[in-house]
Amino acid sequence: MPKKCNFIEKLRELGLRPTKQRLNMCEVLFNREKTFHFTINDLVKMISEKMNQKISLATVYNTVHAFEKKGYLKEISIDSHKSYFDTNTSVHHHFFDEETNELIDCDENDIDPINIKKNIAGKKINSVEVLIKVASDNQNQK
Amino acid sequence: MPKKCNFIEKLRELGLRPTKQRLNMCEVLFNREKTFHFTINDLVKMISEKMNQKISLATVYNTVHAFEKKGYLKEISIDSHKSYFDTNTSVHHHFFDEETNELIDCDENDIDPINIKKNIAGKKINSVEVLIKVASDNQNQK
DNA sequence: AACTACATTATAATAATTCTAAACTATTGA
DNA sequence: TCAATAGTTTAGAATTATTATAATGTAGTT
Repeated sequence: MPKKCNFIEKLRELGLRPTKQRLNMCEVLFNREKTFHFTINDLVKMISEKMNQKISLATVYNTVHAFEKKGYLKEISIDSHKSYFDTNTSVHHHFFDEETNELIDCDENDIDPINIKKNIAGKKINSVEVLIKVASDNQNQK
Repeated sequence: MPKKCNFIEKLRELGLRPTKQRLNMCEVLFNREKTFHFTINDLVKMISEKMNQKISLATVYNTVHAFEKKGYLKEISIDSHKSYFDTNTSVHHHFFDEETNELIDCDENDIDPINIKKNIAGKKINSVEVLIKVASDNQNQK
């Protein structure tokens, strides 16, 4: 979703009614310069603490999944216990810092295009995603 | 773990006692030609149905995690609801069929080496994994 | 054989997510 | 403007996946 846009219009385009709760979520998620990575819990906390608005956990689940289905959020799964959502829905890759649990976007220049040489008969490729796990390089400490 | 090997020895090398339950799990997991992808539930079913052996769910969780920790199994996370374990612990990539929920190994020749041009200061790369999601190519149906 | 440390088990506890159904609200159209 | 209605929110219950517990069992050692 474009920055500073009219979220009411955007939600209507998605076929979602612009309720107070959804507008609060849009404000937190899409009204920012950079890509944002978050968990459901992060989002509930931000809305209740930073925005000082009451929202039910079920609504956050519902709305995040609605946004995901409509293509405005993408899920990035790290392992069975760590799953993030990403406001950047373009094809892009990630670094994941295993120590800080931080997910970082790769930009286009960080990684050469992925060249897949094999086709699976009768199948088309829906997505190609690279996850680069990193940690402190203690060898290079001075 | 090598095929047809002495699982008793292998388990001892890992510092794990060769119990009946662990040997059954080794038999199912490692005594086969090809890489095997499975969920915890798959494994419980295979042991109880195919091997006709009783095993508790907790033991399967414990042992899978022990094998994973020792580097004999690798977790492959598809999304927050789909997590597989892989008996192929080498660095390799995967196709995932979103219709059949089947995970398929890429072999070395299926994909060109991934070239990462950006370093994150003070961090070293622990792993690089590519996940290629595929589905039926209905455009090409005749 | 007996001791000890590790394993297994059923079950309970916890955590994450989804479901339910009642109350609420945005939209529509008379 | 004001129902009617269809979609939304909510608290709490239900479900699912995973981990913890503590009693019992077993492998390895002496």
